[in-house]
Amino acid sequence: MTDPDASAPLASPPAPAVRGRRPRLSDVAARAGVSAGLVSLVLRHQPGPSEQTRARVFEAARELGYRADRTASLLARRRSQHLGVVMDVRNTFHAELVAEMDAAATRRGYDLVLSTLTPTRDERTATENLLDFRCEGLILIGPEDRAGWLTSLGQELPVVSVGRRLKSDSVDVVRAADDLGVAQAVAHLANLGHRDIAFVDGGRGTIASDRRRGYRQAMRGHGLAERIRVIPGDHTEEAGIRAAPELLNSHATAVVASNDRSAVGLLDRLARLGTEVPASMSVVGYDDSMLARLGHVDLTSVSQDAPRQAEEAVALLAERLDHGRTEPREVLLPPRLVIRSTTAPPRPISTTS
Amino acid sequence: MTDPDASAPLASPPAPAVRGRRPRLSDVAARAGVSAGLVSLVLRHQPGPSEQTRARVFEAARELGYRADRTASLLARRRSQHLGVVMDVRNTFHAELVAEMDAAATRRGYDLVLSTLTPTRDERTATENLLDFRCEGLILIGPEDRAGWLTSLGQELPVVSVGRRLKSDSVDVVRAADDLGVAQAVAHLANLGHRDIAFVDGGRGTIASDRRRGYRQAMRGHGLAERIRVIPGDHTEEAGIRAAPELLNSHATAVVASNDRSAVGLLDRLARLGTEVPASMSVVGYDDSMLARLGHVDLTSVSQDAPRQAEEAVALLAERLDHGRTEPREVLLPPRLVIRSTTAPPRPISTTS
DNA sequence: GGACCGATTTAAAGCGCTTTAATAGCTTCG
DNA sequence: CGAAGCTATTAAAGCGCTTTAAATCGGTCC
Repeated sequence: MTDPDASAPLASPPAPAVRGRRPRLSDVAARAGVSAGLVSLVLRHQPGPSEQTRARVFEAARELGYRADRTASLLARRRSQHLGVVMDVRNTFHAELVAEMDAAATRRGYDLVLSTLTPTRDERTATENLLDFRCEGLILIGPEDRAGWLTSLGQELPVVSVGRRLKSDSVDVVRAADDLGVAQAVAHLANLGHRDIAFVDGGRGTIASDRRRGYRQAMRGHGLAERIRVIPGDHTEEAGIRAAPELLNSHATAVVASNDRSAVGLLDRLARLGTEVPASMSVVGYDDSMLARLGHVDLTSVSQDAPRQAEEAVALLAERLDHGRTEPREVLLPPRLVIRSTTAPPRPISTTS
Repeated sequence: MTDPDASAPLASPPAPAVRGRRPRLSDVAARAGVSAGLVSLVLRHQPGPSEQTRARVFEAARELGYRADRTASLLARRRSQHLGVVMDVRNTFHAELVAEMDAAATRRGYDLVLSTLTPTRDERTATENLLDFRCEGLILIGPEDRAGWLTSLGQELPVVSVGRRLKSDSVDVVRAADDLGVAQAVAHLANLGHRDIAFVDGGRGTIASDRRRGYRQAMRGHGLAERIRVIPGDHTEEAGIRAAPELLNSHATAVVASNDRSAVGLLDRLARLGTEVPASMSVVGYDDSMLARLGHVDLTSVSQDAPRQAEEAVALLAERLDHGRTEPREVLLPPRLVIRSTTAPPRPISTTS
């Protein structure tokens, strides 16, 4: 009497509706003997429906193996609760950020939609793809945006740039204070007793120049202005390999590399040249990448604190979307030095071996 | 006369409709002076509309900065043209696969929707997320699926497992023939003149045992059955580091490691122990990962051919979706040995140095 | 006994796009 | 000259869900 509907097969309890198409909201409604609107309310845990109705609806939904069609929900709902992320899936640091962002988004009731850069899909295409999905806000990891279109995009919806400085009055930014990070590395080495601390440069580029500047300032801060020594390089292993001989020719007892890859190249060449690390040379990298963490590398490095950057990026979007903030913000995070086994006090005899 | 609609502001040509909500199909239709259906046809390059109409519609769309709402399209269209991919965004091999899949999918007119595994989102949750997006087919990279629910999922829509064997009569599989890969490595070493070729094991697990088996078979195939030597280990750097001493104690002049990480640990320890590679010991890894390709590692390794795997995975889905295949298929790809600088003929004097 | 209320429930109007059946013009043909 | 046959275009019916206004139903109150 309560369920005169005989159309549903008497399948075993948890059996999904195998026959025909996937069940719709109206199927659940029919089965529970209520209207579609009510089912919608119940399944989204909205207030209103009576306790008895809730039970009936849940039961019916379970029996049918009902699963809401997100596409339809999105279309009908005002908000999509989607945040888009543009990333390079092949970049391990991006990957780490995304994993954390996902958690942060979920915590706030948002869902992440990923769009990755590929040889055939540039930043702009990837971004537009996300817009097609009705994302309410966008996070771009290390965006290049030479053309400045990000700014105009920022006027249409909340946009956050992660990891890269950006002059724009509409885009929020989250990044690590690279100069501070290098300063920490220098301070660590200075505290160990090093005075001749060299730097393997990262070439031109926003990030590299921030780090170089950080090195210079830190050295001056420690009264080591005259011992500043910047060895040319870039952000590849090759750079570190090339830098090794020049490094050994200098008086340096310690070195900070502009990134981990360069530091690893350096370590490798030093080993081949018979220089012991950290006994004869302390080495600090930058990025705290997987590379640095590899057991046999175990490189002291500066961490960019991906979890925190991810959290802040999502928080910035949430602020705009949920609390109506409109003026742009920039979040500068302090990097953190992770001390591993490539740094130690200099040899007692300060003359190079 | 052709355009009596004055509602559109006389904005500069490429100016997007900043005022108010984003333009809809009907806005374009009104502006072009045609019906919405026609606009839909034109923008999707469907046959029917006249040349003149096409021009008018494109013009109007451009002026308004129109961008189709994908959500609505999906709902209205029968097919979503979406393929879902479950991956671990932190795994570099997965990343590589995804990048290639994206290209392959695009080529066939499909779009990829990514769902990543995170600490708070397991394989099952990630998969269901994709279903919500109306994906027509699913690709799971290295799925664990202990519970066997993949099989039942495979009965509802096309599913492909990449990289992992799977006994199921509904799920397609793409993977590399690991035993063959190891065989190639052994053959390469044997051709160089090595006879005592050891193997650093990868522990238990489907993949590791395939490789171990491949090693044993290959050695027998080369008449080296008595020289088979499997050194215990797993798929981490640590394993390689631990294996080094035992390796040196054996008569081995060459070694194949079950994966690159283990090979890299091995290389590192060998270097510290003063063993020259490849002069005194040839080393082959497996996976041809970024690690192997790093300039200073330059490890001879077996490539799993990510591009090909990606291509095949997408092709399998396309076969089912576009050509109605229903019986399951398994694609076994031949791995490819990538020779780099860690392998060479053994020392002329065959007695261990 | 009729107006009035609060708690539930329902019918119906979209969300923005696709698709199908039907219409309107024009040519061509018997 | 009317029937046929085209082609270009349109009106309208969804896609599956959300949401709003209206309807229902017991009770209450005076």
